[in-house]
Amino acid sequence: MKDEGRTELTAVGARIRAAREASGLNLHDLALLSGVSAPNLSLIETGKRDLRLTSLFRIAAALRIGVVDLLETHSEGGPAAHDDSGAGYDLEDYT
Amino acid sequence: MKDEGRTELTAVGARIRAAREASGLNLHDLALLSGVSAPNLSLIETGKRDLRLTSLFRIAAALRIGVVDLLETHSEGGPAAHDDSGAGYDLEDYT
DNA sequence: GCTTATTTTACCCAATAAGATAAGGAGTGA
DNA sequence: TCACTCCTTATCTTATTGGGTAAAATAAGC
Repeated sequence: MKDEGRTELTAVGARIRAAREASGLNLHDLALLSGVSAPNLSLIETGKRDLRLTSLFRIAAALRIGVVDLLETHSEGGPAAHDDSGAGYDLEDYT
Repeated sequence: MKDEGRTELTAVGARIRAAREASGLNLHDLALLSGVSAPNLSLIETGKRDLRLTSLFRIAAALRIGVVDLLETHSEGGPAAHDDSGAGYDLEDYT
């Protein structure tokens, strides 16, 4: 596993852990519910391992939450500020 | 790849394709921008291949959209109806 | 300190995602 | 038809996820 995307994985893992503990489940329980092994879950929650998208779906389903809740910080505060307004691409540098 | 999660992958792939075409990019362009190879992107967009979470992040970044936009249908219409109100678990069946 | 539960880590191994490359459609336009 | 573009698919190779198990930390309780 390369180092790119490590921060995102750490953030996602932290949210998985938070959701798991909020449900009162230990790694063994979540492993049974999700089909993802406990050692693997440990690595995922600590951001040390990448995971397949279907694994994330299974984990989210086991936690009875949406995948979205594991990927984004619920912006309880400010607005999303998600407006690119047709940024467009400059592929000149690539071709 | 097993068949479980196939529908989710197909849905995600369709959203990737929609976002890519909306940006006027072809597979070659997105491959350059995301670092994910064009054949792989083709398989992903058609829902034939699972993908790593970091790959999804790279694709979303290349498309300049949030991962969330690739995972959920933007509920333009009705309310989210996302209230479990503390469902709780019955692990009796598992232990 | 000791015991127990939980988590982390290490090892091996199977399954598979992912890159490179090439070949085969499918569509468009001259 | 030919040329061009784009997408799909196949094959091969490599890298990594992921399961199983077991052993070592870590935490919590007594």
